[in-house]
Formats: sequence, structure tokens, C-alpha cells
Amino acid sequence: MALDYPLPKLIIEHRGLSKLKSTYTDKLPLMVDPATKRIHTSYHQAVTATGRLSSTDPNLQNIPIRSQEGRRIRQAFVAPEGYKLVAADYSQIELRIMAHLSQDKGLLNAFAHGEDIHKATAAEVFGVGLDQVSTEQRRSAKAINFGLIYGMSAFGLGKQLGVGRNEAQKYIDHYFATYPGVQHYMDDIRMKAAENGYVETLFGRRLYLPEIKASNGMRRQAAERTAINAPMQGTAADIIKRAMVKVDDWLLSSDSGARMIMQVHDELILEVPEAKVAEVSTTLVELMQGLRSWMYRYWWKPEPVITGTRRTDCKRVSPNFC
DNA sequence: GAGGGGAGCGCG
DNA sequence: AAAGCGCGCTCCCCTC
Repeated sequence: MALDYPLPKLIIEHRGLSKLKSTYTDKLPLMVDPATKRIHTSYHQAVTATGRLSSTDPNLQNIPIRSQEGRRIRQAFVAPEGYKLVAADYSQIELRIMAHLSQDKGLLNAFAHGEDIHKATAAEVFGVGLDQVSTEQRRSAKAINFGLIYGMSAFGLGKQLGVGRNEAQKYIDHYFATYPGVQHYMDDIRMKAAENGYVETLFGRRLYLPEIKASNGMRRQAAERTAINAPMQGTAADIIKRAMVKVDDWLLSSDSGARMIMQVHDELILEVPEAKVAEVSTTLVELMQGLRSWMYRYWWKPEPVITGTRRTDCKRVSPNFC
């Protein structure tokens, strides 16, 4: 209705702005720790079904960025004097994992050639040259790529793209004709989930799916979507956790003065002395890419290190350790 | 006053 | 009837 009438549009606007005010603008300043003058979140390692971290009190994994107004809140997060914030994020990690898990030739090839994956998908699905892909076609391909990771149906894709169900089904059919390995993987993971009662990540962490054989079709389909999504989201979570361990080891062994301060699912954020930004950025990327997993151990002498932050108000893990 | 649960909205 | 995965926080209504 907001597309056709001013009042619903105004209501939606109000909801967005009031969310920004009540959750961020009003609250975050009250959460500055008087001792450190900083905002400290708590990360939880045993909450999510897929192996991601979660962040609470405050949640720093949902700081606004998508809207123009929201970005202004993010601007308030700055590095200390003499430092810079360095953020490194994995590009299209879940789609790359899908390429690996499915071993689909076309998808692997697109990534191997460093192509813009949404554009490449559009070219294949709509049967045009890479140069002929329109903005609209790329947008559709992007929705298809994201939708697939979540196990979306023609109904959902159509709604997302504002096209009919049949039109959306055509897109999906084209997609699977282009990337048959992906189709096979989706079918296979459903079967395996039903057979085993669980799915697992590349590194073997399991998610049990008790509803995968439910007689209620709706519940069973929901479990099937989880079966498709969890190995991708979960493998991505495994990969960044392994990177975090490596980055932590490296930071402890080096004297860069850099600190790892945040994780947001596919990105790590460090604060780095200005003079060390180039050096730290290079190594950070190498460690996240897994290029130095063994090498650095040759010059790192491990020492016992106590990590974590003592708190007296921790709600979830134990009384004084988060 | 504490806590549950749904709606709605912020993020990846 | 529902048809897109994973989270946390605020507001509101409700119960205890």
C-alpha cells in the first residue's frame, strides 16, 4: 500500500526512523563503559543453529548501514586517536561455498575467472553476453543467487522480483539448466538430510533436523530449506572462526599494536596504529584467505595467554566470564 | 516488577 | 495454509 498511498508510506518511514532512534541513537550513548570510554559487546559461541556467533548488550552485528539515515549512526564508530579501523570481509563467501560443495563446473569457472558473479549468472540465465547484461537482469540474478542459498521457491522469488510465479519459475529452471551441479547438490542434500537426520558443514559440525521427515508438508519443507542453507552458512561460520584464531595468534606474536575488535559474520574489524595499516592489512587478508596457516607457526613461540573479559553483569555464559 | 510472546525492523 | 536462512532489540500486551 505504501507504493500507492501517502499514509502507509509515512507509517513505514516512521517505523524505520523510530527503530533507529530507540535502538541506536538513544541507547548506544548510555552503554559507553565509564572505565574504558568504549562500547563493549558480548559474543556468544553456543547460540545459533548454524555456528555463527551472536552479539548482545548491545548487538553490534546489526548496526545500520543499508539506509542513508542508518549510515549516519555507523559514522559514530571511530578509531582511537592514532589508529584506523580496518575491516576485511569475505566476498560472496556463501556462493563460493556452494560452488565448492556442488562442484558445479559453471559456477566454479565463474569464480575462478574472478567474474562479477551476479552479472555472470545473469549472462548465463538470460542467454546474453557479459557486456549485454542490463541492470535489471543483474538485479534479478542477484535475487536468484541469494534466494537459492535460502532454498527459496518460485513464489518467493516472484514476490521478491515483482514478477509472476510462472515467470519466476522460468528463471529458476534456467538457473538449474545453467548450473546443473547446483540442482544436483540441492536434491542430494535433501536426501542425505532425510537419510541421516542431520546435515553438516565442510568441517563436520552437524545440525540435526528432526522435522526433515515430518508428515506435515509445511514443516518438512522448512526443514529442507534449513538443510540447504545450513551447510553454506555454517561452513562460512567455520571459516571465519578459524581465521579469527589465526589472526589472534598472529596479533599476540607480533608487536603491531593492532587489536581484533569485532566480527560481523563475514567480516573482521581491527583497530590498527596508523603506521601499521598497510602491513597489518596484508597479513590480515592472507590469514583470512588461509594462505599462511602453517607458515607463521615457524616464527611464533606460543605462550600461555589468558583471553576474555571479566564482567560482573554477564547474563549468559557464567557469572564472571563472557 | 519480571518475564513471555508477537510484530516489526536492524544486520549478514 | 504457506510458500527465504540466521540472529537481537524495542514496543506492546499480557500474565503472574
